[in-house]
Amino acid sequence: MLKKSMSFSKVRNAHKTENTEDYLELIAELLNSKGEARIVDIAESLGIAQATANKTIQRLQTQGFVKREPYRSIFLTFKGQKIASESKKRHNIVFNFLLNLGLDKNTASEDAEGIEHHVSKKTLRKMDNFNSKK
Amino acid sequence: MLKKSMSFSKVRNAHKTENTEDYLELIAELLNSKGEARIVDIAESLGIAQATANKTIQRLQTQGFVKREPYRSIFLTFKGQKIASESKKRHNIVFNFLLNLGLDKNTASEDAEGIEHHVSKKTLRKMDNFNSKK
DNA sequence: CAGAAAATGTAGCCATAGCTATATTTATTA
DNA sequence: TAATAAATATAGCTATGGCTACATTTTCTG
Ligand SMILES: [Mn+2]
Ligand SMILES: [Mn+2]
Ligand SMILES: [Mn+2]
Ligand SMILES: [Mn+2]
Repeated sequence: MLKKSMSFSKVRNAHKTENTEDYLELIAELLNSKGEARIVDIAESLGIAQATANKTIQRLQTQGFVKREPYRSIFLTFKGQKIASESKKRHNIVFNFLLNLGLDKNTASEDAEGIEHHVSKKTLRKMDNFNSKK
Repeated sequence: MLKKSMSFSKVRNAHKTENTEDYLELIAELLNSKGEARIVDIAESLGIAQATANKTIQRLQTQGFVKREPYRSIFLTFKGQKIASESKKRHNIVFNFLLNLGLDKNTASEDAEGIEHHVSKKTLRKMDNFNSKK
């Protein structure tokens, strides 16, 4: 049996990356739907202040997930795209799983946004199987 | 349909309380199994430095979840007990649900530790039903 | 095209949760 | 019981992600 502390440290680890994942997934969506991802739209979608979005985008830029010129909209690097598409795939599996469990769209949507970051590959596979059999 | 930002703000909200929930649940376990909850054991169980555990316990104390005398072990207030027992109940439902989904104990244990904080009452009920029918 | 509005950026604040190093207190044991 | 070990506490640092207020730049519009 694994050490108890392992579970907690995995959760802490997930929390380090989840904001990044949500940002990148969202930027990809905005690029897809509107052709560009702007700070205003990111802030509005996440329900946070524009200054907060701007600061986080700065971090994502220095970490190489995102590119931008001053006062211009935001684009994903290759590294950023990869995480965005993986996150989107995972998000959809979790969302559909919750629907298949019998939940309404709103609840499935809300819960998926948090659960997605704490689902291991094994669990994701079980959810995907469950979705297929429904 | 709900606003997209609602999901994100609920997740942010969950993250404000989840460390508290894990601490209180753990303290209850330690009180139950060892008769007392000490900083060393909390730090060891969570896999963090003792100084970090001590600081968080200070916050829990000022927030009224926990009582302690200097250099002595930690006890739950009534407010703290309530959250501990609710958290434990919820944790067990999620853990058993993952087992019933077909996961091994280690994976179920690891994923439950994160997922538990992002499961609404509605979703929890669905999981509980699923457990009953298995 | 000038002025107003909108978007972006910066500064400075707060809270949380990590860490290491060190001080203090309590507990063990020789 | 005195010395040592263990546990607790404190100080000071980092990183993250919130916020408001304000500065700057871009965009819109009359
Ligand atoms: Mn999410
Ligand atoms: Mn997502
Ligand atoms: Mn947990
Ligand atoms: Mn989480």
